[in-house]
Amino acid sequence: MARKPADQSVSRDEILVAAAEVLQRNGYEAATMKDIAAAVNLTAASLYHHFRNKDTLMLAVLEAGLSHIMGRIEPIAHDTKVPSAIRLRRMIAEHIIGLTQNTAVGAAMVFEIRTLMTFRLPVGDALSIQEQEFAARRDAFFARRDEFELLFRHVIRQGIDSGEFRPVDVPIFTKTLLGAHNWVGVWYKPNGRLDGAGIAERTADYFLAALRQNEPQG
Amino acid sequence: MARKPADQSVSRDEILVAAAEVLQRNGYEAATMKDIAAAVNLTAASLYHHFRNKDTLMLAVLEAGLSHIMGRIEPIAHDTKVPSAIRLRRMIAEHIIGLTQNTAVGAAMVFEIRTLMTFRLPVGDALSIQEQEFAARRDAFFARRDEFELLFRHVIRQGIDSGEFRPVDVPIFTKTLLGAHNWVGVWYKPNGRLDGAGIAERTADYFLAALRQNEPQG
DNA sequence: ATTATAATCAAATACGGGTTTGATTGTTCG
DNA sequence: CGAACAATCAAACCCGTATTTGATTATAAT
Repeated sequence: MARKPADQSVSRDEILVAAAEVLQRNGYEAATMKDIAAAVNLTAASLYHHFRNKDTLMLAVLEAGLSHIMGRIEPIAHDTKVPSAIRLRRMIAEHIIGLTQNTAVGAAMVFEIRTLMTFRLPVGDALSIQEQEFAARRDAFFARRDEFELLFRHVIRQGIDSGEFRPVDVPIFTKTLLGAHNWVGVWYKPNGRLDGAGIAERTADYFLAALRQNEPQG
Repeated sequence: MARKPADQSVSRDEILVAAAEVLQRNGYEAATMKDIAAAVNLTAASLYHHFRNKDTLMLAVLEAGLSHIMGRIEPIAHDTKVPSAIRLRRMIAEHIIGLTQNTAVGAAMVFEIRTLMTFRLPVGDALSIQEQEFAARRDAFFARRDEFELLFRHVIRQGIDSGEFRPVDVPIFTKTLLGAHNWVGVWYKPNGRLDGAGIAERTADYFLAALRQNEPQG
């Protein structure tokens, strides 16, 4: 039925990896299908065999990136036998190290999100089937992104309830935390003073300090 | 020599404001000169009377935004009679409130920065005069942006030196702080549960808690 | 008034890039 | 083998958009 990937043929995943890199370098609009295709030794036309269009391709990049990081953080978040402080520290480390290891996806998650957010679906006219599918996938992506945020919220909430953490405004604290993380994906450069682990360690230190109960002073 | 702005004529500043809004809605590449022009009841061609080209226009938007926020934060940072903790709290508030008051510029400062960063100046060929000017302005913008970050670094450094704050990795702490701020410009929506002041208050609370000296416990 | 220039627009230009089409080649399965 | 389909490309299509050009009008300075 289907042919097995031969020497010359390029897998969907390879395209996604290459596309993420091109997106990081250029941004969505500036990244041409030709650029992305060239990164895997294809022509632009060939990409349309794998993806319906450019939008779908970018969405697939974001989906893959989110799935990957979710897969790594979800187990940590759900390991409720571990104290919240330790879980949170591990989640922070995993997230930041993940972002620094794959800066392409890290930057895409920050910058290209807006391309999705501001997506101009034709208003007034009825949506074509393709457009409906795309809108649904986009919505699903954002839902999954909310779930990701909830992982952090829950751990913080649990820490507060258990008395490990002082009470904070959980939504705001979480957005503060994730904003700091995302920004790492923007400024991080390999060969800097610190590697991902070093940045993660310090970041976790600061946020856990912010959550620490105020011991009676004296 | 020059005519006074008449009823019909549009000022450079009005264009910048409108452009910021269009940029926020659509992003740099998706925002057309026609869109921006329409926002001030002009044609695309007329914009070229005010700005050399699209790149220059966007850079001017960012410059104006950065100048505005710098102007508000610099005096606070330099008021060294005030304790570092209070100064930092005020700077955080000013920054976040500023971002929430002008979400257009706030989002542009996050998203369009990359457009500048990844700017493809023709390599190999000699740069034209225009390109040289643009490159210089872009560099100046980033330098000014570094200065902005330094305002925060210095206050934190001073707080550590004076013993108000515990020792932290100042560059990382600052990037963490500013990342959280920038992210506010992305997720903030008017009519949410909290206004800018509420978000600012909580954010400052968390970061100052992270800087608090650990009192001997017990 | 006359001149210079600020501010504007309509129309033309130039060109890049997303997408489609149609053909070709190989592979797998029955 | 032969049918079906996966994977690819060259070439064409189409359209949008940044930018230029040339003309027009209003204002300010002399």
